[in-house]
Amino acid sequence: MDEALLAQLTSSQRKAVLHKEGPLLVLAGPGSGKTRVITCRIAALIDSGVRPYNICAITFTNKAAEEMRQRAAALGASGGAHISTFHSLCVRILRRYAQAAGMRPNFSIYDAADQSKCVKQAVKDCRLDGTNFPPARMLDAISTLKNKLIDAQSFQERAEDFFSRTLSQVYTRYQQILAEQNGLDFDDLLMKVAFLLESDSTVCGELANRFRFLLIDEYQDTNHAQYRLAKALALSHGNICATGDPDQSIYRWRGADIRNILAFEKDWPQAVTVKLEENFRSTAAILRVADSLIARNKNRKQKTLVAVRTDEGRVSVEICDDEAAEADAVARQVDALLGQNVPAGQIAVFYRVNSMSRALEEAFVRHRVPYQVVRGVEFYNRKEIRDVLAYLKVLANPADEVALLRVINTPARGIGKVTVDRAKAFAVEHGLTLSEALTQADRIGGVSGAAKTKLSAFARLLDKLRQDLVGPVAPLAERVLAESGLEQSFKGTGQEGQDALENIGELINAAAAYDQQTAEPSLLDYLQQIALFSDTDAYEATSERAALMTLHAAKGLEFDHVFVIGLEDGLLPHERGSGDGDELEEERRLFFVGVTRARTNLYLSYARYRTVRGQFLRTVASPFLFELGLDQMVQDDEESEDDFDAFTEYRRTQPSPVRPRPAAAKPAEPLFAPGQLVRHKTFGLGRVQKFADLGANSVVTVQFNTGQTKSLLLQYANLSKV
DNA sequence: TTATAATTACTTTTT
DNA sequence: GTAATTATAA
Repeated sequence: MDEALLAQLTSSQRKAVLHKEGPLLVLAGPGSGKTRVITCRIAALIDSGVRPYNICAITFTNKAAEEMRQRAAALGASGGAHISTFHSLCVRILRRYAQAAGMRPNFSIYDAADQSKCVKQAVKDCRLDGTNFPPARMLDAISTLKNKLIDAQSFQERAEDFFSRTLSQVYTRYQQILAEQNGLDFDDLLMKVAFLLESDSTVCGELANRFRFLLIDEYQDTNHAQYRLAKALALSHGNICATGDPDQSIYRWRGADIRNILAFEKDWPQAVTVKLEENFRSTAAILRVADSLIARNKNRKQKTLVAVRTDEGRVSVEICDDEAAEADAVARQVDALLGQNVPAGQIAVFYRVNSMSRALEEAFVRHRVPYQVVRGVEFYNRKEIRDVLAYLKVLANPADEVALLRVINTPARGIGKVTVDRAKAFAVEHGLTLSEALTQADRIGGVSGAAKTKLSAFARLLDKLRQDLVGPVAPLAERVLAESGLEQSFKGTGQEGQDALENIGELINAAAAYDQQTAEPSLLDYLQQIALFSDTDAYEATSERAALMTLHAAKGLEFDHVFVIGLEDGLLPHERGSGDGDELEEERRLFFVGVTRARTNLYLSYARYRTVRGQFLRTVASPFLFELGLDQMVQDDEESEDDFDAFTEYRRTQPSPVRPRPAAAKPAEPLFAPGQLVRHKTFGLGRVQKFADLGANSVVTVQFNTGQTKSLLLQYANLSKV
């Protein structure tokens, strides 16, 4: 370990780096040099004789993993250490120990869309009404169960009330469907591995022996499955280092359990805890508001952010008329910064929901400000991309029926719904997968001769494509494009088809890049990797473009100039995340994460009116704005305000004047817009679906939380808005 | 079977 | 307001 490097660290950082054996908890505030500590720790371990091969570092995203690999390599700790996400690690383990886990290694990973198809099928198979048991709700519940490591069988044993028993049926059937198709969803990856480690001492022993030093970053956002998995891996040697910040836990809705980090010392009694409270990133002005904000959370351990930087930055609040004006103000301010030679890559705009990027993009285009929307998975959600990938998935995993059904008539080759249904029935009857059924199409009953020919032809196409599956992926994708007829079908369809082909070209480029970077490229590995891509993975840090992203995607990043827009009640905090106190605290942490990404200046804004689901509505300023303690700030900043005309200071004592509504405002809004939450004396809470404005005879259709939908006469219903 | 029209559901964050 | 599913006609 480089002495000079060690000398640069603070004493607590050094303590964390040099504590090599046994459990270690690093409670690291934002901007405390946590990443540096982890990479130095890896280097120090290797330096003291630990083989890189025995080190396993777990990060939150693939992007973070890649960065850590590079940083470690820069410290001379190159190669050999396993650095990846929990999910990627699980894929590797499941491929290696497929048999022990009771599966085949060429499994498909099902994303939200695939899951939705399967759960719909499951609901149908259980003969349930899709309206009373919405697939999305079922899927959510199943995911929660899996994150708690409750499998279908043990849930069945404990399901008592009607809803649970129904859910249990769907869960069981859903798992069957996945198993038949050799498919796993995201939660399965974790659950399977956790169970495997806990039940198979041979496998667990082998892996614990391989990964003798475990480092887990962003520990505050691990869920119960990840917690159990990590514990099982580290149990024998106790070399587990967890780093994180309870104040930055923002994935509770996804099963993250903040108690994992809070109880680390109980789980590992010999644990050494190191606190990193100094902040090297942000100016004092930013840390003051961040501190003031997060102090409002009741359920937290007291911690202060200690500023190391001595220069003053600026926090400002702009109040705009509507979202277009807000976007315009942001674009103008960014443009001004670019004029002051600030690199565009040092500017970021954060928002609560993805849909808010649209207004920003329009404004940025208008002002000719270079930008990138950090939304990597969007590309993989395009129809044509999903089509090509579905072909590849069927090739790698013939049992993957979701993928097969997607491509069987894409492009249209005369295989319609009826034919597909018959083929499915035939497969079920003979205990075959759909893929296998196609190879003996001529035996399928009730299908016309012409249809049989088409099915056989399709089966032969797959067979032909499958003949040469080994090796690089890009040539394979090209063959699929040409031989499936996709290319041909896009060629006659004008601009749209042209765009689609270009996108597919991009996909092939990406595959070629994978082929080059990977020692032993294989279709299976490629598919399993891209299934785990995240939005942040698409972020190009070196880019000369301003970054636009959600607050969630902002985790782990930092910029000189940070904009957080839409500081309105119901948006940030989001209305669906302000139910109970815990949810509100998570929204506050989310905003805290956004605020603490800023190095020098922070620009906050909100719009008095915002179009929400097509409705132009008056907004209310976010309560979080009042929690920043800006009173003080306004006084501090007042003298040097001159060059800052675009951003007016927010004053708590002086409520914003109510301006007349802009001309663009729509005529009077209906009393109850669809989507409005309402309360009824007997039916309780519900959401308005339809509102027929007929004066005194207006009819409101409300879906109540009990599941039933009622049409009520407004004058008698006595509904109150919530 | 396929293309178009009509209806209906879904609108938070994501590995 | 949009996307996706479903009904209908060609």
